[in-house]
Amino acid sequence: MISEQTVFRALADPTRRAILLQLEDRDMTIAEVASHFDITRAAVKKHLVILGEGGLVSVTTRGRERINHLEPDGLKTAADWLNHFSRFWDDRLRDLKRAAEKYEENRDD
Amino acid sequence: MISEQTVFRALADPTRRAILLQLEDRDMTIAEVASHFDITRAAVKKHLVILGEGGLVSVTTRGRERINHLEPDGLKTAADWLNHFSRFWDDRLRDLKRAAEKYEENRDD
DNA sequence: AAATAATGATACCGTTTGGTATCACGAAAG
DNA sequence: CTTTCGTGATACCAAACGGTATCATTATTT
Repeated sequence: MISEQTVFRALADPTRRAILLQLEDRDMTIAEVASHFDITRAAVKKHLVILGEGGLVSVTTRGRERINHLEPDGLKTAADWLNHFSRFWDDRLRDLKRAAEKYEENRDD
Repeated sequence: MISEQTVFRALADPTRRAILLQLEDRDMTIAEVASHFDITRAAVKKHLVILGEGGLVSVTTRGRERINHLEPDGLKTAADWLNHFSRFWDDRLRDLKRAAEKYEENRDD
């Protein structure tokens, strides 16, 4: 199951977040992903497993290759949790907008 | 400094995310926060330090008490990173909307 | 001034984490 | 069929993590 926890856990590591950005451009085999980092293929594999547990990456087999795809659903899970707080910065934006309008009304040009 | 890493690191623990939800309702002392969890005050303090490093919580001193406040700026940092992918689910939403409109156009009522 | 209440600081402990090295396995190419 | 290429799996290691226990510090209360 894809819990909120597995998603945030997956996002906690900088290498894993970088992998997600890589997979945004195109699907990649494990070796391809690993070529962008200075760690072993085995380490990358582990990261991909954790990303998979978070529902952030899916895998399809093609011959002896394993193609990794970005899976945005999990990302949405985390985004939803964070956007639960969005009223804070949205409010500030709205206040700023209102202040700017007030300024436009009252300035003497 | 508040790096992307310190934010995601702070969000990776379920207790810390729960603390953020608590502080959304009202500001709290450390003891108050701790009263909602089954761990020691010292453990809660550690979590609050990590949340502080992520810029998610700020502290003001009032006498011998330390009031902890939710600080949404750090949350926005994480939200921004995630919303960088939002075109994926936004696209899907837009496609769904378009499909619904097409259905409205062509159905014979 | 003494007692108490809220917090800070440190040392310590078991588990998890991110990493490597190594070997086993299935698919494809010669 | 043998080789080799991409991968899976396991054991192992140092460091980080989440937690407790304990003691020091500071502010209030009586």
